[in-house]
Amino acid sequence: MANRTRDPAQIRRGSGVTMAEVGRLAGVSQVTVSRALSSPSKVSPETLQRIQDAIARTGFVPNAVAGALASSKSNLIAALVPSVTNIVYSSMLHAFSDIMWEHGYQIMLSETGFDLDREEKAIATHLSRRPDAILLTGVRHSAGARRMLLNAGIPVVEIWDISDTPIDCCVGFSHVDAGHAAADFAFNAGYRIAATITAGDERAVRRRDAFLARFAKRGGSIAGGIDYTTSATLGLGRQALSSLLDRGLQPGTLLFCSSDQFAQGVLIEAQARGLKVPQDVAVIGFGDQEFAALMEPALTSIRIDRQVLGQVAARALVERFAASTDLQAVHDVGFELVPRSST
Amino acid sequence: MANRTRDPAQIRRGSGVTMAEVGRLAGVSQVTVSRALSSPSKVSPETLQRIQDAIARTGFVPNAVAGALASSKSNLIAALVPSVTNIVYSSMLHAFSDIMWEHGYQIMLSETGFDLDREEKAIATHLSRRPDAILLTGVRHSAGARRMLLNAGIPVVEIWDISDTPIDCCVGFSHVDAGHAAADFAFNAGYRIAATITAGDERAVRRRDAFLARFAKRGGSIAGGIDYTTSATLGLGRQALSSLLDRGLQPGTLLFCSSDQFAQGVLIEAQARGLKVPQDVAVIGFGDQEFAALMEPALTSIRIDRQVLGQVAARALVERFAASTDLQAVHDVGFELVPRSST
DNA sequence: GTGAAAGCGCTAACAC
DNA sequence: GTGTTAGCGCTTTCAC
Repeated sequence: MANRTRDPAQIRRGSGVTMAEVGRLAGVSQVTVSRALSSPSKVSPETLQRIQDAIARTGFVPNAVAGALASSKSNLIAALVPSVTNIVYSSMLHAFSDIMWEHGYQIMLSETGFDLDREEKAIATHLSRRPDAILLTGVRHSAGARRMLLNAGIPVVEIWDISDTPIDCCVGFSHVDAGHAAADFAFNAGYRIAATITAGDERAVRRRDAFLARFAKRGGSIAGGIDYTTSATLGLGRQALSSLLDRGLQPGTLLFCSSDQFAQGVLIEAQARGLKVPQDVAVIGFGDQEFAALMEPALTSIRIDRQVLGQVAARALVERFAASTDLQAVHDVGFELVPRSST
Repeated sequence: MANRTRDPAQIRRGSGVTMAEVGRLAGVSQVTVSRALSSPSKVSPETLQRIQDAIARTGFVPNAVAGALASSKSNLIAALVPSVTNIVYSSMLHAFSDIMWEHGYQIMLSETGFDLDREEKAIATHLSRRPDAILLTGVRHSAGARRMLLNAGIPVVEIWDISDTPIDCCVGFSHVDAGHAAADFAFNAGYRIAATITAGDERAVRRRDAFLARFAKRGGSIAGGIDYTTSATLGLGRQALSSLLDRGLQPGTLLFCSSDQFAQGVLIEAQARGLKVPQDVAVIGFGDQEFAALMEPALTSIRIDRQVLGQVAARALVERFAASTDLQAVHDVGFELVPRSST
C-alpha cells in the first residue's frame, strides 16, 4: 500500500488497469478484451489490433485472481516436499515444474520437513488457494490431511513411494525392494558383516529394516548401526564412521547408508584415517547423486531417476486434467543398484 | 472436473462449501462466518461455537482466491531463482520461505535459469496472480521486466547482488569485491600464476574479471582459464583440470573457481592423478558449501551466509508491508574468504 | 463478431 | 454482535 501511493504523480499503475479500461481505450467492451486474450481468433483482426495497442499503452497485466474465481481454474499446482535443499527432492521438483510450466501451470511450494503435522497445515493452506492439483511426498499422511484431500476433489499425486491404496495416484518405487536389493548385492559380493547409517526419514527407516532383515536371513551378521533423527549430511557421515570405529568396527564391514551424503562422509573420513575402501570398510549409498560416480573410490549407490520421477508425476496430472476415466493409479519407476569401487 | 463428478453419491465436496452454506447451517449470515474466521473476538462465543461446528461438519475450506480478489491481498510472494537444484539458491530460498511462512505468506516459485527472457516471462505470469511482493535473483533484468515491476507497485527485493539503483531494495554482496579479495589473498599467500574456471553466470563472470584484473595489477601472471556456458558441476571441474593440465599448466598455479562444485572436481581429479594440493595446484572455490570444509584437503572458499541473506530479504519485505517510509534500500550482507588447506 | 447480464465467494463499509 | 449492500475483475451464457 505504501508503494501504491508513494508516487501519486506518476501514471496509473499497471496492476490497477482492468480489462474494462483497456476496452474503453480500444472502443470495445470488457468481454471483447477478455476474448482477445483467451481466444483471439474470435475477434476481428482490426479489433484485436486496437486492443493489443491499448494493452501495450497501459501496461495491462490480466488479473488471474479474478479469472480463477470466475472460472474455478487456477492453473496453480501445490507442491509439498520435505526439503528444497535436498537435491533428491529439488531435482525432482525441477523436472516436475518444467513440464507443468510448459502446460501453463505454476507451482506453489511448501516444505514439510518430514513432519506430518506440518504437512497437514500446509495442505489446508494450499487447498484454500484452490489449486488445480496437488503433489505430495510420500504415501503416509495424517487422517485430517487425507480427509481434506479427498474432499478437495482435485487430482493428487503422491511421489517417492508406492502404495496399493493411493489417495488418487502415486509415482515412486518400493523402498522395501530397494533395501532387499542392497542386502542381496552385499551378500553376493561376499560381505558377511553389515552396519547401517540412517537419517530421520520414515522411508529411509523402511529401507534399513528391509536391508537388515534380508541380510540376516541370508546368513549375514549385523554390527549395529547409527540412527540420526535429522537429515543426512556429509559431516554426520564422517562422524558416524568415527563412532562405529570407536565401537570397534570389524575390518571388511559393509555400511548401508540411507543417503549418498552419509556415504560421502564415510569415504572422506576413511581417506583421512588412511583406511582402504572397500577392503577396510565398504560403502553403499542411496540416491546416486552426481558426485557418487566421481568420488575416489567411486561410490556404489542405488539410483533413482529423479528426473523421470518428476516427469511421470507431471504427466500423470496432465492426463488427469484431460482424461476422465481408467487412469493408471500406481506408477513404479523402479530403482537400480549401481555397483562401483566402494564395494 | 472428472474428479468432481466421478462419485456423485458421496457428500458434497469440501471445496464446494461456501461461507454462505456454513452460515445457513449455523443459523447466521455469511459475513458472520467471515468474521468468525478473521476476527473471532468480534463474534459471540455461542455463535462462534455453532460456526465452528458447521465448519467441521462440512469440511469447509475458505476460498482464498475470492478473499484475495475482494481484499487485494493475496498473501502470496513470487520468488524467481535461477535454479532450485543449486544449493546456493535453495538454501537461501529455504530460509526466506520459512520466515515468510511464519508471517502468513506462501511462495510461488519459478526457475529462470540465468536467462533474462525467461525471467521476464515468469515475472509477467507471476504478476498476474497479484502477489504481495516479488523476490528476484540478481540486479540485471530486461527493460520489459523493469517496467512491469515498477508498474506493479509492490515491494520488490533483488538478491545475491547489490546495486546503487535497485528497483526497490536489494540484499546481497559485491561480486567485484569478492573477486578482488580472492586475488589479494592469493597474491599475499605467495601465488604468482593464476587460472580460472567459470560457469555461465553473469555474476561469476564479474567475479572472475575482478579477480584477474586485481591479480594482474598486483604483478601476478594469468595462465588463462576455462569458461563454461552452463552451471558448475563436479564433473566439469574434473574435466577443467584435465584440460588445463593438457595445455601445460605450471606447477604451483592457483585456480580461482566460480563455484565449490568446480573446486571439488579439481580436488578429486588432482587426487586421482596423484597431484599434491596445494603444492602442484592450489584451489579457491566459491560458496563455501558444506563439503568445502570437509574435503581432504579442506577447500579454501568464499563464504556467503545464505541463510542470513534469505532472512534479511524476508525481513526487508515484512518491513515494507508494515512501514511506509525511510526503508533501507541496500543491504550488504558481505562475504568472507575462508582460508583452508587447498591454498 | 460483439455486447449485456449474471455471478464466482469472498471483504469492506455502513447500518442497526 | 450481527446483517445488508456493494463491489473485487474476471468468465460464462445468452442475445443480437
